[in-house]
Parts: sequence; structure tokens; C-alpha cells
Amino acid sequence: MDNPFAPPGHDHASCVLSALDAAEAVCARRGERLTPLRRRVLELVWRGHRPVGAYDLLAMLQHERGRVAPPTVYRALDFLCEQGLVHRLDSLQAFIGCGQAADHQDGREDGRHRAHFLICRDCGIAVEVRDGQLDGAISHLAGRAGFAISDETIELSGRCADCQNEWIMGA
Amino acid sequence: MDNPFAPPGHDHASCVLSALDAAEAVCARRGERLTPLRRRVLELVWRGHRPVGAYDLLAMLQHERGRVAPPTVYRALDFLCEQGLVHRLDSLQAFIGCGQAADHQDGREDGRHRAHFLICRDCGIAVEVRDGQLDGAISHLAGRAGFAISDETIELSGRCADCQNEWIMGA
DNA sequence: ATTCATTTTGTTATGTTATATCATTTTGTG
DNA sequence: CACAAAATGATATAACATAACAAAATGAAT
Repeated sequence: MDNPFAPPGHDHASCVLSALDAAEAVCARRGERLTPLRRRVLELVWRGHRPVGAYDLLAMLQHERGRVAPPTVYRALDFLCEQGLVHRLDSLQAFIGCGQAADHQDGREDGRHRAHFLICRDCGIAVEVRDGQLDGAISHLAGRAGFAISDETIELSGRCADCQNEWIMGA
Repeated sequence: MDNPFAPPGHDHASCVLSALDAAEAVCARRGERLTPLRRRVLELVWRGHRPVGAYDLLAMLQHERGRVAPPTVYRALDFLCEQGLVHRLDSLQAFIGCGQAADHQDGREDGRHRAHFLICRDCGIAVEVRDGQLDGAISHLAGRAGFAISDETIELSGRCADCQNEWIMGA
């Protein structure tokens, strides 16, 4: 089966650019403002496919613009999360760029949407996944209990296929 | 459908006692020590079916035994989590007693096991749920990606049936 | 262009959650 | 009893997050 952790020929520079473009488009459509600061924080979050801590982002911002305080970062992250451009991984207390911002399939009035993750504890990469069977099971479970879901935290930690292979190969 | 948030005729005192008994049994079988401190922390976690913060527990302990420092609480919680007697809810940064400690169905060598939650944001009650369809969807999803799961964080927040009804009734 | 209300950002201080480290006490074992 | 291992106590600090208020930037209406 295809391994979402190792998309063949991944060009990260264009990956980031398309995320930023999608963010511009999403904000424009909603009448929200992707200010330079917010855009820069989004770009920093997208440095890679590993979740980033708020204080890591803070350090990066301080490195490039001197004194920056925590609220500056948290406010930008709050905005980006509200717009569904970034997700917070509760199990790691860290943030990651949303891979489906452009699609906004199941989008609510705001930009938030269901987000489920596979997180490799070895390489640190986190992948946002979408699975109809999982969505169905969740809806069914909640429905049976008469429970109205407003937020889902679904984070599966373990080892991705590559990292399992590395141990086997003795890398 | 039956509502897990409102088990009819719930006797919480005996609910707590059975949880403590189960904990004693589980530890005895594994050769682990449920010391007075650990047992007391477990009992405090079981004050209700609402998740409890570590610092809330700390305050309760301080109230009954004077100076107590955070590591005292966190070490007890670490032990209880390792034994699967307590779960940490990442989305709340809080802890809750495990409702299936006695069953230890899918138990690993240690006491940890799959734990999925419905959390009512109105009444604060969290219920541990078990659903074969959900388990199946998760296993299938991971299998397709070649991903080996070691930990699952599955927390569904929203409103339980009772709290939805209260608004309708105008309570 | 100027005013005005709103939004965003800066700044300072503090709150909340969690862990590292080393000392002391308790417990199980030979 | 002596010893090693486990648990707890105690001190300090790290890591994550927000409250509150001031200043600046933005957009809309005149």
C-alpha cells in the first residue's frame, strides 16, 4: 500500500508555496487577513512535516526580528488554527501545517475541519489522514450514545513504514 | 440507544470501591505495589467521572497532608497510567480513572490499553468507550499505511445527550 | 484627506503544567 | 541485620500558555 510518510519525489519548496497560496486564497474568500506576521508563522510551521512547538516558532521569530513575546506567536497560531490552516497536536503540544487547507471539504462555517493524524515517534513526521471508514465509525459511535461531537482529537502514534524498515535493515 | 453518560442508578461510592478493588487485584497479579499514596491518588481521581488536573490533585493532597510537591503527584499518576488504572486526556491535560481496569481485555504486557473517550464540554463528564467498528477502522487505516501503532489518542468532545436535552427543556 | 472604530501587534507580567536532580525513607531479600 | 532496590521528599527550574493594557496599523465613511 502507499506510504503517506514517503511520497515519492516530494518537492518541499513547492509544497510550502502551495500551502501559502492555498492560505491566501482561503483567507481572501472568507474576508480574513493573512498578515505578514501570520503568513510568516505559517511558513515557519511548514518548515517540514514535523510538528513544531510554539516556543520553537518563538525562537525562530526572535532570531529574525529581535524581541518577540509569546503572545505574538500564540495569537498567530490561534488565527491559523481557526482558519484550519494549522492544527494543534494535543498529544505533542505542538503545531503542524494542514495538508488539506485548499480542499476544505468538510469545512464548517469557519475553516476548521476533522483532522486525524499518524505520528511517527522515530522520525517525528506527522501525516494528516482522511478515512471514510474511520469517520463512519466515529459518527456511528457518537450517534448511538446520542452524543453531538464538536471536536475530534485523533492522533495515532507509532512507527511509520520507513522507520520500521530502517531497523530491519540495520540502518 | 443507551446513554453512557447517565447510567441509571449509578452508585458512585461502590463504583469507586470496585475501581480500587480492581486496582489492588491488577497490581497484585503483576507484582506491582499499590502503595498508600498511589491508592489515595487513584481514589481522588475517582472522585467523579470528570477529568481532574494534576494540580487539583496536588491541592487535595496538600489539604490532607500539608506540604506536597508536584513530583509526588506526577509520579503517582505516572504509575497509575502505566498500569492502565488512569488515563491522561491530552485534549484537557487532565486525568481520569479507567473504567475497564478490571477487564484488561486488550491488555499489553504492561497494563496499558486502547482508550477512547467521549467528553461532554457542558457537564464535564468523560466516558471511556469501546467500539469494535472504530478499532477495526483504526487498524485498517494503519495497516494500509504500513504504520505500527503504539499509542492512540482518541478524544471526542461535544455535548452528551442529557446536556442537549437540558437546553431543549430550558432547564 | 481626516476622523473614527476596529483589528492587529507590542509589551509586561503571570498562570498553568510538568520534569530534573539529589536527599531521605521505606521495602523486600539474603 | 545488612544490603540493594524502590518509593517518596524536597528544591529548583523548565516548558507551555494566557491576561491585561498600550500602541500602531487598517478600513470605512465622510
